[in-house]
Amino acid sequence: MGTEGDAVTTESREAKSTVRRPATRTADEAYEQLRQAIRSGELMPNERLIEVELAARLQVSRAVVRTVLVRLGQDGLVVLTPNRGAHVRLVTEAEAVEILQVRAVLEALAARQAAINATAREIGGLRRVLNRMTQKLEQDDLLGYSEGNASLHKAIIAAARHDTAARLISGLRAQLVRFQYRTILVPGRPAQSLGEHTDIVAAIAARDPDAAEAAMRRHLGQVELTLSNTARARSATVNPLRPS
Amino acid sequence: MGTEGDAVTTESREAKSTVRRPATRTADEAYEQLRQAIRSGELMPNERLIEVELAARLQVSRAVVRTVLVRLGQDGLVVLTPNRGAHVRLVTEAEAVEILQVRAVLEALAARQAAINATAREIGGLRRVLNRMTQKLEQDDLLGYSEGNASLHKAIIAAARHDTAARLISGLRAQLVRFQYRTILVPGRPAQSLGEHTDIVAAIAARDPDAAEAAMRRHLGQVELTLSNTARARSATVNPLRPS
DNA sequence: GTCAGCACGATTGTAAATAATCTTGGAGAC
DNA sequence: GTCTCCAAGATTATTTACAATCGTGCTGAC
Repeated sequence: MGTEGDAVTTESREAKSTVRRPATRTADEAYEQLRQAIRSGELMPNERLIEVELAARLQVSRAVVRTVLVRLGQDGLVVLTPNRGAHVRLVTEAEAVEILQVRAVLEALAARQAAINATAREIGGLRRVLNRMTQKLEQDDLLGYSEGNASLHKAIIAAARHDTAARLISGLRAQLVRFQYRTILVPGRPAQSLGEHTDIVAAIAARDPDAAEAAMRRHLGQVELTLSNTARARSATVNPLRPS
Repeated sequence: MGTEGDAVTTESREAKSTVRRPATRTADEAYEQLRQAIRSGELMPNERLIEVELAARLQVSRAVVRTVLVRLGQDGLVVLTPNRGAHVRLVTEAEAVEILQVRAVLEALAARQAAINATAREIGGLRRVLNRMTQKLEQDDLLGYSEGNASLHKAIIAAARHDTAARLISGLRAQLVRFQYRTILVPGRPAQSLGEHTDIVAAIAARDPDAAEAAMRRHLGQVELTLSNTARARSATVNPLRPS
């Protein structure tokens, strides 16, 4: 599964000295590393993040850990409670729906821009990813399909050339880890999903911004709907105090 | 001009002890204060932010200043360059257009949600603000109109009950200080703007989500267009190496 | 047996000191 | 005169130590 996170903030001043960057490098690395750990689910929601432990784990000083936590707090991945430290933020299902709604309009914007700005080469790339997804689905490889899904969205955003949207989307995606594989497991959903993606790519390839935007909205609207439904189903089976 | 910023991050743990909160309070206050200083234009773009100066100005320790800068860096208001400190971020006109595009789709989402979720009381409030804007415009009070404009957008977002969108919009708005009053100065623009706002409020009052979303998009689309035009006009008069 | 109060360990928050880095200005070579 | 090199000042980065706070488990009164 591709990385997908962005460092962005500290205005990556890399590339120059090919060999050493003792301090700054590690700070950004630590940020990426921790962010990734949260995204991958390695650090569970509500898990307490103790500064000295993280310092040991990431091989950096406590001060660095502190600024990393502040950054992650600022983009909503952890919550910092005064005098009581940092916890991995648990996003509720209601919040997940909100986030998906925002992602929907942002990625729709990205799709629109992609239809305008994508190079022929990039469109070829989109088609290739789509083909791969089709194959994976035929092989009932849901995990592979899911990875293709992520790649496709990523490629569309890259083709859009819209840094602002890209940055925000990346931030939102990170918060949805917990729900990552939920919709794809709904019977019939993968086939439907593939169709939606096909529409999106077709619209971009046809250089039709309106259609691309609409297709992307339709797609993420379906995801939202599916998610709400599974959420409802869950609460219906879990909430009622289990009969003795 | 109303505040409009959100603290959000440190999970405001206020309300309890009515009198003192020596530490944490000041940290968040400092963040808000500096943020406000940037938003208000008091701190100019590209201005260098020296830690000890800010520490003196905000009456906090240098360590606090540091975390405040990290937070502001994370939400794109300042850029932090390793070993060279923090500067107020200058957003170019191209970036401003990007930001406006994103704001457009997000506020359109907010308008949609407002059409669904607004209380009767809130709709009354929207109407009242709109009336005030009309009056200000009749009096050629552009500044007053501009304030009303901000209030209206804020009220719509509040009525939408969509924390995720609200948070992101607030972050984006903060970056557009430099362009705040540019469009409203274009001849004929204020009257046009008022009409657009009227449409938005009407759609929300009619509880028509699609219309509300469309109206808001139309509105911010116009703002974007106007901004691009003034940008082009400017570069046409400024760029060409001035004739000797 | 339960609960208030308290002391201890663990953790976070703040401050100060030191190290590293950048910027600036000038001295000297050519 | 201009350029390179170097040193001093300014600023940021990191470490360290210390203070404040929270959570927990124990003691003892009722």
